[in-house]
Amino acid sequence: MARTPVEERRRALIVAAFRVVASQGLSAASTRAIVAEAGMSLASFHYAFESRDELIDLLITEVLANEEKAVLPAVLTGKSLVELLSEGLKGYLDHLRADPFHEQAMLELTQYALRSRPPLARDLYAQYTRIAAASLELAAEQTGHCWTVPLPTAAKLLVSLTDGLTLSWLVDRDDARAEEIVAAAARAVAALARPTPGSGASEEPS
Amino acid sequence: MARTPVEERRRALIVAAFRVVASQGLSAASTRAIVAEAGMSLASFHYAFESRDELIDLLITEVLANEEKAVLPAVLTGKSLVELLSEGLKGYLDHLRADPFHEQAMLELTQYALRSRPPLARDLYAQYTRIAAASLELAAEQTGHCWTVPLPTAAKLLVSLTDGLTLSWLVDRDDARAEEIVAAAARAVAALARPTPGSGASEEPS
DNA sequence: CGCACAGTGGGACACTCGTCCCAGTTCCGG
DNA sequence: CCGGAACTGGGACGAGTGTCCCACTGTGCG
Repeated sequence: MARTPVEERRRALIVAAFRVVASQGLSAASTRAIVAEAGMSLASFHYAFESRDELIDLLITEVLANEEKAVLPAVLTGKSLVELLSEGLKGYLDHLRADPFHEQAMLELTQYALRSRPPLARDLYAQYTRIAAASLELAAEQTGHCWTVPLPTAAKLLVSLTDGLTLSWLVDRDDARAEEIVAAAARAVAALARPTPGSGASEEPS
Repeated sequence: MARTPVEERRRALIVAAFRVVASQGLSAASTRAIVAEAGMSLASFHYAFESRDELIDLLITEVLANEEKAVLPAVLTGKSLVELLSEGLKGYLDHLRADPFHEQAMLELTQYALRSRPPLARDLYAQYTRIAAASLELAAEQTGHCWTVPLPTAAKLLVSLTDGLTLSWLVDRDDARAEEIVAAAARAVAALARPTPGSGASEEPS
């Protein structure tokens, strides 16, 4: 019978829901499909949650909060800006390839939020932008560069780029092509920075 | 009673279906919602189509084919590469702002196709890439540049960028910010080209 | 003028959905 | 040991879904 406290059950249901969304899509994430994935009965669902909507909301916020760690690369010193950017994007690509359905589910949840919980979607993107900004600032600092566009702008550009890259890879799953795009993207973004004068950092080879 | 031939009815149902998807999302595009939007009865639906799935499939292919014209900018001579790219992206942004739900619907259909009709999604993106490649090639030619990465790579990068831009604008609908991103993106992409030696084109001001 | 047939309307089917209820079971404090 | 509360299982309800069927109406051809 497996008696478990409500809070634990809520968590189990949320992760089960995410698994269903990832493997079959949001529209297939019915209460019955979720409890089946979690191995419990329908009554437990409405004992733990008021409604399916509440679960979905929590699923989005939860997943949103856990996304933070994903992209930040292990920054190494002694690399050029292009290399740093390239490796950061490459890291994200690896993360995407390791669990494509995870990112696909994120996209699906974002789109759902876009329609029915716009503030949630905004929060999600604000968070992405914050991470991107931090990464960009760090990378520039490490290599003695400064950005020639406002940091938030560059950050949003980077977020857009990763989003687009995600969609692109999900569509044709061409790893080689994806790495070429990443390399090009890194060079393109790096072009928005210039060496800080007098910082002693090496210039970009032209 | 309004008797209309099947083919016309099919077309009417497809555009009605797209309107429903755009305004309420794919999951709300039930047979009943679609026929209501088209102002006909349920029986007419299954007289014109075998099933809802057939309609959705046709909706995707149809909409896919009509997307071609959207982005190609009215290329003007006597502009720099950055300006050309910037105006092209700006044109897309205007198109997006003019009818946000159209692009949101496209995204939703893409994601649906990604899950249940992968080849369709691939076709769609191949088409996007073709358009992007043509635009990039034209722009470089007009301004006496050549790309330092393979054209298909640059094209896919551009597609990724517009996709990401779309999502980004849909999420926070900040026009000013979007234009800044577009400007930055144009500069970044332009950095992937260099002036063709001996073509007499003006160099980029550094 | 009739008649076959393309096209139409409304109702019906089987199914899935979210939600709820209620009779049970297990646990914990007294 | 026992009573109440936390938790569970299964079945039920009404609404919405895709699909189908059948009686009906026009239209065009013989």
